[in-house]
Amino acid sequence: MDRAISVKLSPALKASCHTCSLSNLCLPLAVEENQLDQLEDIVEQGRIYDRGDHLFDQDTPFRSCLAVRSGAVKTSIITENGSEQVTGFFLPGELVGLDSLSGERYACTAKALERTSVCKFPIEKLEELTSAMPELQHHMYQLMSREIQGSHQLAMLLSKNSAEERIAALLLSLSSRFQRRRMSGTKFNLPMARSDIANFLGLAVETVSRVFTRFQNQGIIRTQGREVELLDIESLRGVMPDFDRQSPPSPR
Amino acid sequence: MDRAISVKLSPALKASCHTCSLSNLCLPLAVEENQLDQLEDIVEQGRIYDRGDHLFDQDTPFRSCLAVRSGAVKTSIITENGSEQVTGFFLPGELVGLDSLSGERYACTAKALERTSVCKFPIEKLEELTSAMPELQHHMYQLMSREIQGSHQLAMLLSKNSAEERIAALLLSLSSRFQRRRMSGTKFNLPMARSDIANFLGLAVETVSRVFTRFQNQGIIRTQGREVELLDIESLRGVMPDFDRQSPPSPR
DNA sequence: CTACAAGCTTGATATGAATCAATCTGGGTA
DNA sequence: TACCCAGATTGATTCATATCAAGCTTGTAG
Repeated sequence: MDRAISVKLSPALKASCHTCSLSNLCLPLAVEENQLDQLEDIVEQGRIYDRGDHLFDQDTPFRSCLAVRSGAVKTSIITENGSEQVTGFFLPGELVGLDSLSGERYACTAKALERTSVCKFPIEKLEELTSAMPELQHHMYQLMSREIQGSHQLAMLLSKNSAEERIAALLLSLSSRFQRRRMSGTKFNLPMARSDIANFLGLAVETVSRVFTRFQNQGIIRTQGREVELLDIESLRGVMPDFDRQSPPSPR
Repeated sequence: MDRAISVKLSPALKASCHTCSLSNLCLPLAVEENQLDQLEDIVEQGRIYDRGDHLFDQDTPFRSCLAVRSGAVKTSIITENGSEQVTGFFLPGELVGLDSLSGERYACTAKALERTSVCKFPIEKLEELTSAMPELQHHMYQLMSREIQGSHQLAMLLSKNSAEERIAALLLSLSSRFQRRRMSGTKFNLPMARSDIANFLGLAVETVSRVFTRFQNQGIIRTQGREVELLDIESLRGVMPDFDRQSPPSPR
């Protein structure tokens, strides 16, 4: 799959965590400068995926966790009868595949929502490295634990909150995650379709659409297709009084 | 908190993983016989909790993960405005607190549903040990990953399935978990109140009650208070066509 | 430039489960 | 023993959101 055409090309395939702009969000976060080489040694530069491409498929052999470098990814589970549940959206610096560490096969399918590049961390090598680097192990525990918390928040959202509250929570989560990535937290493009939002939040597409227009009429947001502007973040927080500012509904 | 009355008593406080009947479900599962001593060295025997006692409270300093020895535990998150979301039920051999590894404080409250005893794994020591024992580290990753998957299954259940389907899924999950513990998978006592079930599954208590009686009228189950007998497991699976036999909605 | 399809919005109606309101039951206790 | 109270059940009504059914927009391939 990777174009390992010649030995000469292979250095280009290696990612440089040293120079990566995401090093304060991604795994390097937990690694000392002088140990960063060890992390670089195990990272594989993944290919570029176009919108709609699958990064990996549910039930195929589990090889690597992926860190999003650029673009955006959605993960979803598909059941026997074909119904889909979107389980998360991932932005640059976030690690995809933590739910698959328990088996031989991927527990979900990961799909690029836009043109996306990734870094791959082969699981055996990653486990070896975390054994050797307690800090990194600790960080992995943290990431996984946060993903559990995120799922619990999502479950809470799904079982206790109205359509408006769920959508407000999602917008706020995206907002803070974009902001942490030094992008605007008030004006951004939704990487996902309305139907993905609906599926993720357990709503019908029509409901999502209606809530968006309702928010727009109330002057809380402005939307134009996938472009969103949060005009009144406080009102948005007001819609969703329970929203824990620290824990977005999907993993960071 | 622990009654460390005299030096003489302290050996009694130490758990013996060697002789524990849950060793094939709990952490010892991942540890070689000859290394079990190292695990025993870090385990603390917890006290006995009565029904309703808190094993730990949300936002208090995070010290240990707890393995249920006997009894049953429910975990829940409580938001500022006081609303509760039950996030899981834990049976003997299951590890409570994995969602709290990411912070200084417990992310949820754990409450004994009946008379319960536990083993405590202090987190610093556990991390040290998993660094030293790749097998154990691997197992921790597995457990956490499964908990993520479980949460995703729960989210799916909440967003896609009807009240009947959710309850069927819970009963089937409990059934298979009891069975793995060598108890009857067809006749057991629900450790939790109807209101806990309702909260966990995002339903009103009344709805839970109604579904139970409907199932009973259909001859699928028989209930008497908290006692449940699954009379027709196949029908129960039929109610819930999507139910993944391998992954119960709450962590194992 | 046009046309088509996919995605999005809007409106009308149906419905599953919440809510409100009693009543019942059983286990613990005075 | 009888009482009490929390938990559980049952019934009547309401409501938020799904579903069904058109239109509308937009990006893109020809």
